[in-house]
Amino acid sequence: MKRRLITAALPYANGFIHLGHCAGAYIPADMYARFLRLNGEQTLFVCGSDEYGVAITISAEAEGVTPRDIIDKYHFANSEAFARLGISFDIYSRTSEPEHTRAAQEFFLDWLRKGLLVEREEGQFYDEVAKMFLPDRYVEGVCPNCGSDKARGDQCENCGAYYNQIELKNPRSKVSGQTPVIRKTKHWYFKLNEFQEAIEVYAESRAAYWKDNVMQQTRSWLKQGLAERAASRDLSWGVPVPLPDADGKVIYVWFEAVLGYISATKIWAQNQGTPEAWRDWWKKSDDNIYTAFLGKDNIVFHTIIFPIILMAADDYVLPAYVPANEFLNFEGQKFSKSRNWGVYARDFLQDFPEPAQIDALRYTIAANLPETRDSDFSWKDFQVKNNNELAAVFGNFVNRTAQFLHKYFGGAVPVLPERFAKLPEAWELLTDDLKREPLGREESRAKYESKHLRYFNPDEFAVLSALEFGTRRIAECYHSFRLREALLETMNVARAANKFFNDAAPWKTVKTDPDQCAKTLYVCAQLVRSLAVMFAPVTPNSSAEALRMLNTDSYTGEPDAKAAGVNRWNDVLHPLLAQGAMTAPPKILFGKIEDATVEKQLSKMGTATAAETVTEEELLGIDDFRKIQLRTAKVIAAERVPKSEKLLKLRVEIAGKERQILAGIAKFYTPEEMTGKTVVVAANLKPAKLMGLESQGMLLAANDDEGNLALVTLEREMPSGAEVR
RNA sequence: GCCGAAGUAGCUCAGUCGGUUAGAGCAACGGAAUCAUAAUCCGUGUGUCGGGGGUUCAAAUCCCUCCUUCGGCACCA
Repeated sequence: MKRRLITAALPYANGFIHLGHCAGAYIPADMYARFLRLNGEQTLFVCGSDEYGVAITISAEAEGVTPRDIIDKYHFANSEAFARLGISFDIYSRTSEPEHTRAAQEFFLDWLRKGLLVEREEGQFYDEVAKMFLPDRYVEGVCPNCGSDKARGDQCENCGAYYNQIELKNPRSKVSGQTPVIRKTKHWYFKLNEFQEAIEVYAESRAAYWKDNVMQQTRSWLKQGLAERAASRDLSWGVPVPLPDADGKVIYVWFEAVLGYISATKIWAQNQGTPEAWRDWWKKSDDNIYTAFLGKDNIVFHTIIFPIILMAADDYVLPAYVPANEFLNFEGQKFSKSRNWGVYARDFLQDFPEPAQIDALRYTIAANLPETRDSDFSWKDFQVKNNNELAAVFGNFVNRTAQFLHKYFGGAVPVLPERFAKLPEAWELLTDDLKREPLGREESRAKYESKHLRYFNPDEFAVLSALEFGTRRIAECYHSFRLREALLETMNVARAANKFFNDAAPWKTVKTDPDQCAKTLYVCAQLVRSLAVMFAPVTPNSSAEALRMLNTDSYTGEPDAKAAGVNRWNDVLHPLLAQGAMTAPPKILFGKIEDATVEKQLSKMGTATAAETVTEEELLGIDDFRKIQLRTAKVIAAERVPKSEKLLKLRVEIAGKERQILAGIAKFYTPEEMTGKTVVVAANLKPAKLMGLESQGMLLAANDDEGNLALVTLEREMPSGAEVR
């Protein structure tokens, strides 16, 4: 039996996950995992937090806490969010686990033994006070290129030049403020280049299965050629390099984080009481199929770097499928942390805690998966999808069937009357016949129609063939990672079920032909069960609810060893509910989402309170404030700066003296309307160069979140050069 | 301004290795029905496939050009 290993990109434990992450990797991976488990396939779905790296130490310092505090905060928050979203990991681990350290170190030593690492010494800035080597973002100094004193690390903010850290003039450590010294430091470089050809062969062998965007990014990297890459860093926060002379050195995240998939699997195996079982999943075998879900920012790590690591280690499985998604936008705009544009999972869960609401989110995201290009999440769409699709089509069919059963059949699955007693057998025969027909050719149904009309009327025949063809089509979509289409096809089966209910009109036959009515509802009850299972990968909570209403097996694809081998997906085709079985009183599966709810969420978008980011220690004393000379200035001439979108070059007069100021206001003010205006400028700033022109001051204007801008002007006329305070 | 992506029905999107009357869901409109959360089912699209030009027997699909939008960069002292 095949073993299907699934990983979803490890989220970085330096922030909360948002719906973009969910759409990129976790929801599609979860749908796929649940689908496979419903099929009875052996499936292992692995993920965890990525918890090392410079960014985390920077956050820790900024907040005055330890890195451990940071990763605990985000690991537990994200882990809980995933659980509540119903992401059915077999294990959600973390890279700070000792087992991960062991695993990563083993790999490192193995590379060393195999001669894949080269040791090399180079100079780097060292802070003698803080006693640490300085990563690029911890040093600043004078740019060797343009002389700006705001240059940092390996790049100048002013002129954009890239250079080696040690070329920086007058370097200053951002940790201690002291001047760092240059010290030799040793690192291990991984010879990625030795795998150039092997990766090319591997990638091309997968060309038929990987999406265009995945292949193209991979090829473009390979085209540039793989080079040696440092596999270690001078850092305190990471997996230590396991060598005697390697104090203060950690394995670089490129070569460490992805191993989290493997260490997580090892921990899972230990928890199962079968510590060696991880090999069943990771060792190369014809039965092992590995699929890696991720966002487009992560492609080459999973098609080049990780495969190299796996190849280097011998007999590991390589990713067979890499379904990479594009990005999810929010209300038409890109996610932005600083602008608070986007929806965090935890915020959603706080406002929409109901299981059915979580299902509605999963459904909305699944229906809009950025499979081929960036797509959009909007609250209005969330409402529309919930109200007009989930509630109106799927929910409604479940409800009308349940209501009918309770109104006319005492809440039981109808017992088939004498004349339809053979229905279950006829159902099996019909399903068998339809199975032989290729998909996509509706006319092929016709040849069986007359044969089965002895047992089924045309409406019944139609709905059962919609079920059979739909189930196959959906399975095919899942297997080829067209999840959005899978969902659409699933909803189409629910539509066919509603159509059947309408066409069969049991509310009429209940009076005119009770036998026929019983038969109709018998079919409907079976369809409710089928639909609940078919929707389970997307709406597990509501599916379980519907199955519980039918007092039947409510499994919806969670990890469960006992589930392997039981093909519930296939069972969707069979009438498994027993005649006369009692059902629970109907419950509404999906409530409506009101306009007011949508408006409330919309109004929350983008309302980052700037005040929040001003912390105590940033408060200025009055003396500091006085250092800035604000003066009124009269604009005597203005013109656009050529080739610049935003800059206006202004000639201003301050108390009789002229100077030139560049201002980024061209999108909002024309040179003509600027001329003659009295504005407020910061008059004692160091001159700066913008687009090659000198700016001797800064003009004051108000900015809003959207980037709109309004000049600060005077309420009454004042001479130029007047002090503003 | 540079780089990248994209512009297909009112909306969200599919189709784009050239080939019959360009598709789906939602919305809208008309009808049927009333078991059901006014939920369902049926029917209805003269869409310049962003504009223009070219290649071709044939272009939404290839080439050129222009326009617009969205990212990234530059820039916003």
